[in-house]
Amino acid sequence: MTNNMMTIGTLAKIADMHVETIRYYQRRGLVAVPAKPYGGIRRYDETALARLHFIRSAQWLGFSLDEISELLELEDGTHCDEARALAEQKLKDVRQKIASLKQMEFTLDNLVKRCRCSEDPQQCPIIHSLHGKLGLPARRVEHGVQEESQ
Amino acid sequence: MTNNMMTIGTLAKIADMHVETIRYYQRRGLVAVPAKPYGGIRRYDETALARLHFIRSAQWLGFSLDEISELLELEDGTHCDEARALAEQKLKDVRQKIASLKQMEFTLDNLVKRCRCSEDPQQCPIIHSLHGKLGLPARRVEHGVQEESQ
DNA sequence: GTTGAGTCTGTAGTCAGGTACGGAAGTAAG
DNA sequence: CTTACTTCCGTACCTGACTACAGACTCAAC
Repeated sequence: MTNNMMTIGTLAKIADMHVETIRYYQRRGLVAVPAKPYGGIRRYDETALARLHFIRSAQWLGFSLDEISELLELEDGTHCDEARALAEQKLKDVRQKIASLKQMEFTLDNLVKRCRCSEDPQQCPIIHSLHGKLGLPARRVEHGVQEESQ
Repeated sequence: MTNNMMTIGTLAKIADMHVETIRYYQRRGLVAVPAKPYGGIRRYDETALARLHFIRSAQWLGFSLDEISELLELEDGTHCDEARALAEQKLKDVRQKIASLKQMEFTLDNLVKRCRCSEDPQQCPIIHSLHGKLGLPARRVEHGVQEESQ
C-alpha cells in the first residue's frame, strides 16, 4: 500500500490529510507537483509522503507554513546553523507563550476559587474583576498589529 | 480628558484602540451605539470605556469575542454560576495549551542542544528529526477541523 | 459501454479579529 | 469663510491554514 506511485487520494489517506490540503501545499510550493503523463493522473512516491510528515512534524512544533518553507530549503542538512537559529527562535516563542498562559492560568484559577466561595450571588467576582485591570500587559500584539499609533 | 461625552476618536485614544476596532465591536454588538443627535456626532461616556476595558481584560484571559458576548450578558452579576462555568472551561483550555506547549518546548530544546553538539554539518539533527515522527499526537485539531474523514 | 469514483484545475468561501478606504457630512481653528 | 481634521457608514480587504465546489476528464469495475 505504501508502495511508490500512488494517487493523491491514496497519499492523502496514508498521510491522514485531506486531498485539498495536499493541493494547497502544492500551491504554496511546499510539496512538489509530479509530472503528469499525457492525459493521465499524477503519481506520488515515498518522498512526497516524507514531505508531508516533515510538514506535520514541523507544524506540531509550532512552525508556520512560511517557516516550514524556510526549513525545507535547508533540507539537505548542510545549513545546520540556520536550522538551529530557526529552532532557537521558535523555542523562545514557545517559552514566551507558556509564560503568558501561566499568567492567565493563575488569574483564572484565582477567579474561579473566589467565585466558588462567594456567598453573595449579586456580586460575582469574575464579572467584577473583568472591570478592573487584572494587571494585563501593554497591548495585545497579534495579527501583525503595529505598535505605533499616531 | 476622561470626561463623559467624548467622541469616538477620543474614546479610542484613551482605550488605546483603533477607532475601527471600536466600530467593529459595535457591529458585533459588544459595544452600544449611542443615539446620534440630529445631524451631529455620537458621544461616548465612561460606561463605553468600561466596556472596552472589560473586553480587553477578557481577551487577555483568552476569551474569544463570542465568549465575551456571553460574559457580557451575565454582566449584572446575578449569574455567578454561569460565569464560573465559562471561566472553568477557559481554565481547562489554558492548562491544555500549557501542556502541549511544554511538549514542544521539550522537543525543541532537545533538538537545539543536540544540534549545538553535532560536529557533522552534513547531518543536522533538527532537519533529520523532522523526518521522523517526534511522537506527535493523532491529528491537529484546530480551525474547527473535524476529526471524521470519509 | 456505462456507471461511479477519483483526479485535475481554477476559483471562491470559511473563521477570527480586525484594518483600510471612499465619499459625504459635521466640527474646530484661524 | 476656508481649511483641515473627524465622524459616519458601508463595504472590501487582510492573514493563515485550510475547505468546498463546479465542470471536465480519466480510470477501474462490472
